[in-house]
Amino acid sequence: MAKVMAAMSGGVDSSVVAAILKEQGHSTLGATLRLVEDGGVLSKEVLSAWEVCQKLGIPHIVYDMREDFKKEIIARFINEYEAGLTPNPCVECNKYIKFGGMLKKAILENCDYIATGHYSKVSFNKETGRYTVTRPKDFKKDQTYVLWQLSQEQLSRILMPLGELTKEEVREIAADYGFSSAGAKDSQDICFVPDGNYAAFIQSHTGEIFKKGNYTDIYGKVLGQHLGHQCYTIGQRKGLGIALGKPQFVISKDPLTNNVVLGDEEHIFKTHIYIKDINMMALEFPKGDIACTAKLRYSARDEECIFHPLSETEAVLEFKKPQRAATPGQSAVLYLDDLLLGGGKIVNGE
RNA sequence: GGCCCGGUGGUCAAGAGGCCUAAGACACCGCCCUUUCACGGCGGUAACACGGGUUCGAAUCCCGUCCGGGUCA
Repeated sequence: MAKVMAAMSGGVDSSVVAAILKEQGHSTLGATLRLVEDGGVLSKEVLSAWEVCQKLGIPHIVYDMREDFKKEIIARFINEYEAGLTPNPCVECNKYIKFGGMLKKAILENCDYIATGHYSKVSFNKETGRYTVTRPKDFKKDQTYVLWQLSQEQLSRILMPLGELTKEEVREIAADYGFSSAGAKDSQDICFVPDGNYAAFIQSHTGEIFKKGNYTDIYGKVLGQHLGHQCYTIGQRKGLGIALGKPQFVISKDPLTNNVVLGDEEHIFKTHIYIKDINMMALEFPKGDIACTAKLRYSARDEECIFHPLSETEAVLEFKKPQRAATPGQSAVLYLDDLLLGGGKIVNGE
C-alpha cells in the first residue's frame, strides 16, 4: 500500500477521496492549502477538512501557500485581464499550486501520490509509456478540461479516485460517513473572488480604477460607454448595460484603445482557432495533422476539428462547424473520444 | 417672442375614447446552471410629464403649466 496525500478543500468530493484512500488501505494524510486571505487556519474549509480527518483517524496538515498563490495565480490573472485576455485561473492553479507546490510538499512527506477530488481518470498506458487522463464515469461532472497542462512527471504521482464514481455516489458515501459537507452545494465562482465580482477584485487589488471606454459596432461607430475593457469577455451578452433593441454580444476588445466591439452573435463564430503554449499529454507532439475534438470552454461540448501543428508549441484548430466565441486566453482542450490529448491557449480565431 | 410638432417603464416603442388592472424588444434584478470568464434556461421589478376640463367612461378629445425639437422675425 502506498502513502498518499489527499488534497482536501473541505468539500464533499475531496472528503470522500480521503475516505476512499483510507478504505483502500493506503497510508493517508489529509492536506489543506491556505491560498487566500480568509478565516485563517481556522477557516470554514480548514475546519471541515480537519473534522473529516478526525473521523477517519488520519493526520491533517495545513500548508500556507498564500505567497505562491498570489505570485503564480492572482498576479497572472490580473496581468492577463490587463492585457485584454480572459484567463483560466483554475487551469493555472492545478499546474502551479495543486500539482505543483502541493506535490512538492507531498514528496517531502515521503508520499508516493497526491490525490484530488477531480472527476477524471488518470492511468498509465503501457503501449505509449505515457500517463493519460480520461473522462470520468460521471460525464456531467467532467473536469478533465482543467488538467490539460499537467506534465508526465506530475501525472505519474496523481490519483483521482472520483473518476470511477458519479456525484450521487459520492454524496451517498459522504452521507454514510456522516460528513457534514454531504449535502453542500458544489458550485462556486473563482475561489479567490468569492462574490464573483472579479473586476472589483482587480481594482481593489491593484488600486487601479478602470478607464471608461467606448462600445462600438463592427464598423467603428460609437454606441455608448463601457466600464473598462477588463470587465468583458468575448461572447458576453449580459451586463453590458446598453439597450440596442436586440441581444448584442462582445465581438472583440482592444486593451490599447479600450474599445469593446458589440454586434450580432453570428460574428463570433469562427472555424480556425490559433493556439499556443501547447502541452501534449497522451502522445508526443505530433508532426502531422490529427483528427480530434476540442472544446474551447470548460462547460462547452467538444467539437470535431483537425489539429494542424505549426511549431512545437503552436497549432491551428480547424473545426468542421464554426465555434462560438473563441476567446484569447482561454484554454482549448483536445480529446480523442474520452482521452485527453492535451491542449493549448487560444490566441485568436478567424 | 410668434407659429408648429412632440412628451408612455432604464432605453426604444405599441396604443389612435371602453378589448389598457397599458404590448413587445433591449437593458436591469433574482434563481438555476458552472471549480475560470462567459453562453444558456426560468422568473421578476418597472411607465401613460403635471393640473384642470369634456364624457357613463380618457394614455387616447379640449385648455393651461412645465420640458424637449423645429421654424419665423
